[in-house]
Amino acid sequence: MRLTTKRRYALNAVLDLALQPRGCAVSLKEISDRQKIPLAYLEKLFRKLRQSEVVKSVRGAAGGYLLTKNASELTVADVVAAVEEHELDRNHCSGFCNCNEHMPCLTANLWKELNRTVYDFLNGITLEELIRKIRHEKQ
Amino acid sequence: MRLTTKRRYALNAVLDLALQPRGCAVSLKEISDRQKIPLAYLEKLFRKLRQSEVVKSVRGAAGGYLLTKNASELTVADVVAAVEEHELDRNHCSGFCNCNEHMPCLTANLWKELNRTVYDFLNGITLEELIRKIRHEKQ
DNA sequence: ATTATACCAGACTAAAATAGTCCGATATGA
DNA sequence: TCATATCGGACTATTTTAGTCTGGTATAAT
Repeated sequence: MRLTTKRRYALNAVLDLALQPRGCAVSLKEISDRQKIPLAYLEKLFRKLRQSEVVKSVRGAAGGYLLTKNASELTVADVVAAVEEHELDRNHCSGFCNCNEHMPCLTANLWKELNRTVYDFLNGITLEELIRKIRHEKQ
Repeated sequence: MRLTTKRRYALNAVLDLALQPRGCAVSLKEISDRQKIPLAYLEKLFRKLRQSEVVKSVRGAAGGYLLTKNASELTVADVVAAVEEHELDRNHCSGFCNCNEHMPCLTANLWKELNRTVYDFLNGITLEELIRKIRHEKQ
């Protein structure tokens, strides 16, 4: 799984949000400035993050975004999956896996396991852990 | 990591090769027919597989390809890495990771660990194991 | 020798995924 | 009522992936 700018943006933006004092909504303008992410693109990403209930929004002036849960209850997998265009696991074999009498369909199964491994890895890391790292490194 | 057709083709083709009796070279034409992979594309893939010393070639009529090692000494990671256009781990942070005073560069580090995990997974599976699965499923 | 078969190399094109923009809404605090 | 935000979707640009095309070289068989 590549670290695309989309994933990096999403993670950095959500972490930026998580780093701000809880309770008050953070505007995308702020995040855009701090993280150097194009505002329009950030809006697109946060639409998905909201639909996946990683964040919730406050509309209107002084509006912005808030995490829906504690940083300890959100994982990297939540954030990454939210901004994914296609579902994370689209390696299903539906006639396209070249299975035939000489070669049963096993690459698809292999990748299913691989994706499980990747998911477990990303789901094992909470935003809180990352925040701790950030605070630690800043000293 | 997505299961692209390139990776699936490469794996299926090498497995097809590994399934043929050892010693005699297997032509891409045969593999192309059995696995339903465009011959020209297969040639392109096998060029890389040869450069990475996963296979070796025998030129001329009655020529073809052979595995360089035993199926037990080759892993899925070897095959996948061979056909990769860019190196598997290109998630390095060279000014593009948005690190700043509010956000040290940790997504890149995170992905480095993730890639390690992915590599370990793929490197833990030998072609021999896959072949065993194939033979087992055919019964 | 000649021919058919196969590998070999690189440039080229096509399609798909990613990255990002643009425009015009709607909501709301000041 | 205005400035500041979120919203939604269509649009474009760029990059990656997928695959083709052309022409070459090696070699076993005829």
